[in-house]
Parts: sequence; structure tokens; C-alpha cells
Amino acid sequence: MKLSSQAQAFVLHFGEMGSRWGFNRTVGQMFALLTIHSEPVNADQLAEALKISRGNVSMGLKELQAWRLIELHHQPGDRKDYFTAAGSIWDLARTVFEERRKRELDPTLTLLRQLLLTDPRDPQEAQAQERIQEVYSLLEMLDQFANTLSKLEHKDLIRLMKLGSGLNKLLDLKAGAKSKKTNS
Amino acid sequence: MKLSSQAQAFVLHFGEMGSRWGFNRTVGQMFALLTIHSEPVNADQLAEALKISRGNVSMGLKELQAWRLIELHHQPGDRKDYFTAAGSIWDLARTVFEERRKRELDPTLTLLRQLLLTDPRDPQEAQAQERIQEVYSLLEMLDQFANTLSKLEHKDLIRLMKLGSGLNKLLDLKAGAKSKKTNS
DNA sequence: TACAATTTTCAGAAATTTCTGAAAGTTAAG
DNA sequence: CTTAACTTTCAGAAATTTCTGAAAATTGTA
Repeated sequence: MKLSSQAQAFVLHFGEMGSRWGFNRTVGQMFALLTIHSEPVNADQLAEALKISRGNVSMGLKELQAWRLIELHHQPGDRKDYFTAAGSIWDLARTVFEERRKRELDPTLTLLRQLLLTDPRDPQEAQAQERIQEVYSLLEMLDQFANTLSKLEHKDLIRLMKLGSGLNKLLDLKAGAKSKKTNS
Repeated sequence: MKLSSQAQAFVLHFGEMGSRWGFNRTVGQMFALLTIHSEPVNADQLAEALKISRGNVSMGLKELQAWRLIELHHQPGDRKDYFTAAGSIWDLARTVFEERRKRELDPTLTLLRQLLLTDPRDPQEAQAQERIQEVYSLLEMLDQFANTLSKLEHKDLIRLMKLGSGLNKLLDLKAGAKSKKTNS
């Protein structure tokens, strides 16, 4: 498991960005390595390539499995577990997107829903609840939208992402149609 | 600066989610507090309400300013600095979105661009570069799309987010039009 | 069943991040 | 200027997160 300097740089960078993406340095590195390396890799190889302990690799793999980002394989005649990234680059990106939605939005939505159940006791509290309601509505809409995006077929997603300023036109078109319908 | 138990819960939760959003606990709490509290608040009030040191508040405010999430105000006859959240809930969400795009995507795009400049030395390296190219293309497209979304007017953004499964239809419509044009 | 290969766990160590509070810096009023 | 009010800085302390490596658990083979 020798990494080219290119691969090395890629892996180290993903390690550094890891924390902004929701996992720690070594998990980021493991993910990067499995992403550029198309052949299945076992835990010892990961530990050696990244110069980290076997225990750390084990924990990292567990986390990547929780994220649904890796797949387990077996080589005939070898008892070791081998791993690859789970699917194409696009599959991985979609999974990261979905998991982040879950982890970054859902807990907050749950809490805010609870907070909105109890009635405000005084005007001060009523005002705060109004703000909480606004935050809730926004996050709820965002969550729904993220869900909609997640469900798009690949070709539709690409189409959407490539629209650029065409998105504006498309939305205006839609708005035009609607107001026509409403007005007639 | 007494916080109702509602507000308290809201603030504490944002503190806990903070790390997933890209800032630390106290910065998350400060942001939450400024978000529900419509009146301007000064540093001492923040320190007292959140039970954190004055120095910590100062650092937190600096960071929130770097995120463009707060606004400085002055009260006549008072030399203290007062702060409010920068704009409406939607303004704040858009700013967080833009800043996160910058912080989570741009550094990676820059690095990958560099990696793709040097030619691969062997087939092994060529293969890794192919993967890097795929990652780059995806992130570049994502970055552009995020940019497009950032630039949408409020009403268009809402429209888009509310489309739900209508998004599918709209995209198919667009595809239909295009293929018609292409085929004719 | 016995055993060897492999993975997982987890207590403590190491590294990193966050926080405090006192000192230094800045600003405005008199 | 001088002084008082306020803000920022930053070294070290505290808290948290990550990592190691040895022991325990699991798994497959003979």
C-alpha cells in the first residue's frame, strides 16, 4: 500500500477537512484512501498506509459503516475483512448529503417541535416562541427540500445542478403558469 | 437578561449542535441567544446569560462577525457595543449557507485543481488521478449549484423549496423541451 | 473441541480545542 | 493630556476529543 504523492496529498487534505464534514481526521483519511483506491483494502493496509494504530482503524471503519460509506468484501482464501468505498463518487456524495441532513437537521427539528408545544407564559416568552417558530418553519422546509433532492434520479439531479441561471427562468415560468391559472 | 426555560433550551441545543455547524459550543449559544432575542445585547449581558467569561464572549463575537452573522449597534449615551443577529432568520440561514460553502468546498477545490495539474507518472497514479478528477468535477458542480441557489431571490427560493415532487415534473418538462428541440 | 487468525473494545495517554482572567490595548469624554 | 469605560488578547488551565496498544471477544478451520 504505497501512496503516490498525489494520493498522499488527497488523503491528508481530507483528513484536515474531516472535522468540517462531521468526522475526525483519521476517519477522513480512511475515507479518502478508500475513495481513490479502487481495489479492496484491509485494516492492516489502512493502518500501515496512514500510520495509525490497528485499534483506531477498527473504530474508523465502524464509523464509516455507520455513515454507509464503505462496503465489506472478502477475498477467497483470506480471512481478513476487505473494504471499498460504497459505490460511485456520486453515490458517496448523496450518502454524505443524506447523513448530514439527518445528523444536522433532525435533532434540531425534534427539539423545536417540543419547544413549540408548551404555551408561552408571558409576552416576553411569546416573542421568543415566535422566533423559534420561524426557525422551525425554515428548517422544516429545508429538510423537506433536502429530501426532495435526495430522491431525484441521477439524471434529474445533474440537470438541476447544471441549470445555472436557467433555474430562474424555469421558476418564473412555473410562477407564470400558476398565476395564469389563479387569475383565469 | 433572564432567559425563559424555552429560550434556555433553545440556546443550549444550539450550543450542542454548534460543532456540527462549524463553530464551538459558546459561539453556537451566543448565536442562538442573539437570534431569539430581538433587542440588542451587549457583551456583559451575554457573559452573564451564558455564564461564560468576558474574554470568551469577545472571541465569540469576533467569530460571529467573521461569519457575518451579527451586527454592531450603539445605544445613545452608552459606550458599550451592542449586537443583534444580522437580519431575518432567512438572511441568517442564507449567510450560514454561503459561509459553509466557502469553508467546506473552496479549500478542497483549490487543492484538487493543483493535484490535477501534475501529470501522472505511472498507471497506478493515472488511476488515482481519474478518481480525483471525478471528485473535482462533482464538487465543482456542487459549488456552482450552491452559488446559483445563493443568488436566487427570496420568493424564487421559497418557490423552489416548496416544489416537492413538482420538481421532478418541472425538470422533465425542461428535458422534454430540450429533446424536442434536439430531435427536430 | 482446540486453536490460530482476526476484529473489537476500552482504559489511559496524547493531542487538540476551548475557556478563563488578568494584563494590555483602545476609545471617548472631560 | 488624563482618566475611566470598555474591548481585545493571549498564556496557561480545563475540558474534550482522538489515539494507542494490550486484553477480550469473535470467527473460521481442523
